[in-house]
Amino acid sequence: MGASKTDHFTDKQNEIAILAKALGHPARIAIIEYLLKVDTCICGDIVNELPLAQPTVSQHLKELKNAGIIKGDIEGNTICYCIDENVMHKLQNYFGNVHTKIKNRKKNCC
Amino acid sequence: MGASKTDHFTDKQNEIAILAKALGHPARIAIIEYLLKVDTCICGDIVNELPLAQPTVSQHLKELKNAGIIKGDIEGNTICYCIDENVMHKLQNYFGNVHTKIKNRKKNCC
DNA sequence: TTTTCTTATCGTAATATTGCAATATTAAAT
DNA sequence: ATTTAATATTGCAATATTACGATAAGAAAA
Repeated sequence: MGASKTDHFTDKQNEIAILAKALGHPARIAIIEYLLKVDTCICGDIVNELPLAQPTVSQHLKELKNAGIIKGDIEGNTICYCIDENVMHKLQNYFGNVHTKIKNRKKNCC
Repeated sequence: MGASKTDHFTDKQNEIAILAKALGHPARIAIIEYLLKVDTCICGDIVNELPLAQPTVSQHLKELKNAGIIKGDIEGNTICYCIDENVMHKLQNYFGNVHTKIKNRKKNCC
């Protein structure tokens, strides 16, 4: 097939999976890290920072936006992108929760 | 193409992307959550817990294992799978770091 | 040893992703 | 109005992913 059976899983599971999937590419991680580095939202020079052609970068930005990881507003002939704080908090919490539960696991075998 | 240009990004970026990608499917999130729920490593009944055929589940387990998210040991005719604590800690730290940096962002615009 | 039970692998079809050239769009600058 | 400068979209080729039926492999039980 190639398509996920999203309707068989919980909303929360799908939500985390969508976020993780969007971050599942080094170019998109690099975009996030660049946004952190410049410490602002204005980022018209993101294409020059990545070893990818402009349409490819644009596509990655679109995927990050679709997943809700970055927000973008039109501002003249440049776009203002920035990371959604809530999403990152959500991911931190989720994996923190998983980590804590594993640490407190009763029966270990591996 | 279809293949990522992994060699153009840093090891750290690729590492996080590989982990995120492996978690980028609701079935694999469901597997992680099931492993947490049973609070142990032995998990021979994972197929019955998921709305997917046995070969599909096996394939998802393999991907989680390849990414280093779960570890598995053969134990008779069943497999003993469990979540790697370090990986979850790594993800928590990574997203926690991103979140903190965004919170302390000087110039906000979105 | 044959059956049974469980997980892995193979093969394959349907769909998704990745990447980029070409082109479109949009708004500021001239 | 035309040029310029930036991002978005389209179209397409190469590859990856997802899912599952069929089958294999392995060990325990009969």
